[in-house]
Amino acid sequence: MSTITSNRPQNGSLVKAFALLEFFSNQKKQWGVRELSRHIGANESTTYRMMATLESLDILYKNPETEKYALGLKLYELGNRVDINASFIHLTHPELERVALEIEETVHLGILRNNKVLMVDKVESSMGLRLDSSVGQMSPIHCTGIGKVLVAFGDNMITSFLKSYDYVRFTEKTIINKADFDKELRKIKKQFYAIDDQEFEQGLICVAVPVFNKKNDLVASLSAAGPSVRFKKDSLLEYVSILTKGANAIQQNIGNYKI
Amino acid sequence: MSTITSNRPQNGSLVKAFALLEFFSNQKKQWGVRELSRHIGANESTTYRMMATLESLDILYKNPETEKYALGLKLYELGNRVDINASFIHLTHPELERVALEIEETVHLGILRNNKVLMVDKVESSMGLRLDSSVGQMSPIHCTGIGKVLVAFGDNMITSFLKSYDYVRFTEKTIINKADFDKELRKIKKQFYAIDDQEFEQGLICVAVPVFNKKNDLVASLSAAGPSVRFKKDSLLEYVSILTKGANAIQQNIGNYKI
DNA sequence: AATCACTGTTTCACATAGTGAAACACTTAA
DNA sequence: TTAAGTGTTTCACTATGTGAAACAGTGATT
Repeated sequence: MSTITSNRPQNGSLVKAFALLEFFSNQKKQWGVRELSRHIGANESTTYRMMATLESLDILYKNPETEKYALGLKLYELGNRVDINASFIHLTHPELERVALEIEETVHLGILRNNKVLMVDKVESSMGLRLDSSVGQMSPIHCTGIGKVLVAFGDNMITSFLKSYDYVRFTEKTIINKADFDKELRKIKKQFYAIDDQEFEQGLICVAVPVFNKKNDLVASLSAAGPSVRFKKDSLLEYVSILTKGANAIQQNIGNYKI
Repeated sequence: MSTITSNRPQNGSLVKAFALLEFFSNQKKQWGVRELSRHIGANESTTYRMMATLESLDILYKNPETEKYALGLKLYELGNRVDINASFIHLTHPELERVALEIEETVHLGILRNNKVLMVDKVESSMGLRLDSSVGQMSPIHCTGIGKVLVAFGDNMITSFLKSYDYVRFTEKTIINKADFDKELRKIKKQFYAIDDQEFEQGLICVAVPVFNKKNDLVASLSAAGPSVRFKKDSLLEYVSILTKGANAIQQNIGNYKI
């Protein structure tokens, strides 16, 4: 019933197959052939043939006991080989440029990966005194603006991942225990931005806001960072509003992607 | 040229499309339509239509500058929603059962996830004095048999992930610096198994061996763990040979999966 | 035992949907 | 200008996927 507004050639079977896979991805339960064909409003024998094919490719997994289907390992394998930066950055980069132009500080986009913050994109400040951080770098969670935002607005599970020995002291200001960190997270959730005031590196301040997709899943965090000599209390809130504007623009560009 | 030996109904376009995606996943470079169609020996206009469809679904990503294709974000999204345990464990579990029966200790299967060891399956020892660990639990890398095996036989990159503050001391025997750990890894690579002799928990010994897939990618580590009072020097080597036999059997079952 | 309400699977006549050689419209380099 | 490379579109053809219906099981309920 849904119409794709596009003049490009379309391979119908492929569209159907991926619609089926996406249906599976939005469901935690395992489905049988008939049951599923009714739910997605497709012919049962077509659905059966599609699923049989996908199963033989290990894209779908057929539970040997229940004979019901779930997403298969091959899909996991393929998904793991996607170079996220290749496809994600071009959706976000222009907005980073815009924000950097307005704030005149180095702007970062970071995500959570391997229990660390992974910087996926940045735009350097044009000013002389620059922060040298590079894309692909892993940073700790508990003492960076991006890290704190990602934990504050992410799944609750993530907090429990942080063990006591993860709270490494980097500077005098680093938060080094769960109680203080939880308090900080509550504050961040209220004010909708996080500040790292020299908690990771002396003389380095950073403001970060959450970036959501259109489904309101947290996907990344956008931050501006610079030397403490330039960051003043009153400009901070201005930065937050610019970053938030940028995060909203990114939200429009990335659609429903969940990184 | 490859023939699928199966009597189940097959949807040809689907098979072709996933062959194309798999081709992409084995290549780091980005491909153009014609270039690619030649490489996979398919008709160019068919390939074009397929890629156009996959791109509109965001399964493929078209680099706006070069107009070449790579795997897209939607595939990443789908891959992330696969419940690995559902499809992986049933391939490995029977072998764990077999090994546990022979060794009479708790047997674990673990993978690397979020810079920690994630236990994906276990079979409990039938003996009275048991080790209570559960599937889904995250354990540190540097002081567990499974962790050490996974790092020793995995990508070199992984070693560099471990920062100085990751070497947390758990017992007197825990290895707490990179130099000693690197030495340990070299030893493990030579002997093809790792021992954790009370490095994580006092009184707990564990032997682990690598599990490879048919392509010889490291996919997991198989271990037997028990109280130090039961683990003796001469039985250790016997355990190693039983575990290795088990790992080989798993290798046959899991085919080319790369977890 | 017999009916019912479900499954997954197979069949087969039919026409739709995917195919591929060739032409087209570009860009870049010689 | 020519040549060699792109990506894209066209269109006649038939192979390919379709779907209603039948088949073959299973497990409850009567």
